[in-house]
Amino acid sequence: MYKIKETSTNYANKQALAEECPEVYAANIIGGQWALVICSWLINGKLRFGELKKLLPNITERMLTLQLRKLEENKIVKRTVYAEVPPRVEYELTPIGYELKAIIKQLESWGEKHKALDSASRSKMTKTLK
Amino acid sequence: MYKIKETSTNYANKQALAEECPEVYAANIIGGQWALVICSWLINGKLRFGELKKLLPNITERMLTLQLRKLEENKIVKRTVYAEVPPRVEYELTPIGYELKAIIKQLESWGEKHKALDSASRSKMTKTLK
DNA sequence: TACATTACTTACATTTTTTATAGTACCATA
DNA sequence: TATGGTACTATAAAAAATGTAAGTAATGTA
Repeated sequence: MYKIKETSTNYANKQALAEECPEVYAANIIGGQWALVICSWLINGKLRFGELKKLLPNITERMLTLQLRKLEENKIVKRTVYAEVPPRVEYELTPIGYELKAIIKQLESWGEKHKALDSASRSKMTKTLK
Repeated sequence: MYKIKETSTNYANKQALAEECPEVYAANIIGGQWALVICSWLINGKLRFGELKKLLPNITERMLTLQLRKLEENKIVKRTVYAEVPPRVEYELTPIGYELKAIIKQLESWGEKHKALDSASRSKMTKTLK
């Protein structure tokens, strides 16, 4: 875990922006390197820590933990611990977390579109440069 | 301007994720500290560098430049320089940039909703703790 | 008793992002 | 000749985010 410095300009700026702009507030919540992918997977149903890890082969356990904790703090995911050995912990989206579905879908289709545009312009450039 | 290190694990992870998940690809594009606010303002029409600066009182000129450059590279904004003295530079959304409008709106309303939930639960907590 | 399993934690290092501060070029006007 | 306005750069430093590597606890099974 790490602490952010509440006296920094960065912190002040983030707070101010988040207060004024709900878009930014929202973006801060879903904006870690892995947060969106985690949510995407969880949209399909609950998953255990280890299952998520397998689905995201390059994530480190530390990062997965951190992101899940942040999502939990922000009430995007719910964490359920079963008192077993070895431990079993399940993660699932909360109602408000599940409501990200529409946003994720839109981001997806916008992303696809942008990617297409981008590769189109790149191949045009290649042609031009020949 | 700053350079990212293309040999880092972080870079590799970002690339891989962006390839596989268009949501993440999209999130990377609109995901700088100030990118979304800038876009929100530009949705209402073109703005000059100095106007943007006034609208975002706490941004440094360097940050504004960096974010605009990134948005420009990603074809979200179009930059027009007028050959005058003192210089005049206008920024406006491209068509694909303008298509972020729907996403921003959704983020906004999700953000509002989340914020309401959050303050509700906090006041509940306060009551409980009394 | 030793080992495997699971979901972590901890200490530390590196990379990336953001901020701070002080310039620059250009020319019109005072 | 000095000043002012505009849109920037350059450089350094601070802060935040991510990654690396090595633990830990608990207990059922070999």
